[in-house]
Amino acid sequence: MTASAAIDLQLPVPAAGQRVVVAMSGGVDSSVVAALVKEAGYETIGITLQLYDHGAAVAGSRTCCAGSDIRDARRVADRLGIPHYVLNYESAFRDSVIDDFADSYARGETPIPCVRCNQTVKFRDLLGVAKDLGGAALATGHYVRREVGPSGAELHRAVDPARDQSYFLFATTATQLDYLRFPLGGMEKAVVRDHARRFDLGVANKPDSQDICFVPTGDYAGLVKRLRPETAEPGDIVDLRGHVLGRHNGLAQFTVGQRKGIDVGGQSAPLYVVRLEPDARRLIVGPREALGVDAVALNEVNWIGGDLPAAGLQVTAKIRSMAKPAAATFDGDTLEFAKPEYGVAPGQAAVIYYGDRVLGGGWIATTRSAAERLAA
RNA sequence: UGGGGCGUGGCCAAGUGGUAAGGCAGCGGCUUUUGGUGCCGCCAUUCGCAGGUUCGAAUCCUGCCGCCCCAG
Repeated sequence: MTASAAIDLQLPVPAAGQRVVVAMSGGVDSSVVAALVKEAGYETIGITLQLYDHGAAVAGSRTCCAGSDIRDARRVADRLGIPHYVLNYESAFRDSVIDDFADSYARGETPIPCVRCNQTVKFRDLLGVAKDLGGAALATGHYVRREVGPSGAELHRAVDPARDQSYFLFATTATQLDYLRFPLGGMEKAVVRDHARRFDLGVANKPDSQDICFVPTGDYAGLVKRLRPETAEPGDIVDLRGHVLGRHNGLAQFTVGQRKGIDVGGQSAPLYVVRLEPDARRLIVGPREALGVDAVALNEVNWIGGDLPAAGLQVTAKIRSMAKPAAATFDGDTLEFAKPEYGVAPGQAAVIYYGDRVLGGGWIATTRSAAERLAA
């Protein structure tokens, strides 16, 4: 493609004089967004949030929003010649994201910190700052599309299905969406890196971030156990009939659907985590068939697809980021799958689509077992 | 201490003379802006111990050790 083609920020022209704030994490994606916004002629301001501090020890790790990433963001801003502010949001991040993460595990659920972060620190706090700075919009590097429909801004999946991040943005409200812009939603990742090279950004070949950003070592269970000691309490590993098969060293390291780490051998087939019982400190395990779930009840539903359905709307839904949307019906509270879904954990999100459009979603509060239903 | 059975990698378990299946667990990698799943790879020079027979034994023989069951 002709990389110089100006991006459509869906803002009033002319660009000159319009101020646009860009959330810069220090990675390739948001760096390219800043460059494209600047190139399009907007008065561009970069903001990077310092969310936690690992110190120099983890410099170069594939994370975001810590020391070395902040320096990367600063370098990109300098190269582009745009103002760049670093705001310390460690406290807010700890309260809104990390504590919620630990609490969720303590309840025997499985949290998604990335969604909580988008909901709070990014689209509430940072978005507010952008408005205070007089920004006409806040642009981010998320791979998701914002389309303006007959009744306002809509959220759609990214054109590159392998990069689509709509799952993590289901909680975005209509008001937030009105102000947000996602310039990369229509691009392939390779094109984004081409842009990075074209702008001669030092981060052009920086690896994609992955894993939980505030747990660079990958030992999230260790963090949870430190923050909520009860999650480190040992307990019984029990099968579906109540037989004790072994002991575990803390529920923090398990999630529904998990196979690895149960450490119970001698079986004819693998065992999976079917349920967590934090009060009894019990880990309930069973065969893969026991994992089938045919319905989930949601709470904190966010709906950006018009009127919230009161009954049986035909939709598709995902209960994890990298899954193909599955046929389901939604009545505004309960999502019923046409075929059982496996590894559905309370605390995870169920995101609801109509074609490529995100209609909304919610947090999985409870699940209904397909197997038990058949047996009943 | 009469009768019977068994002892193969962390667990379960094939293999009864021809040079150690498989599953589970574990480990490593790939995939992934959550946790997981999945896929690929690795994982007993050795078969309770000690002798013996044989060209050759985990497989046959002898002894010992350790479990389990039955025993009015």
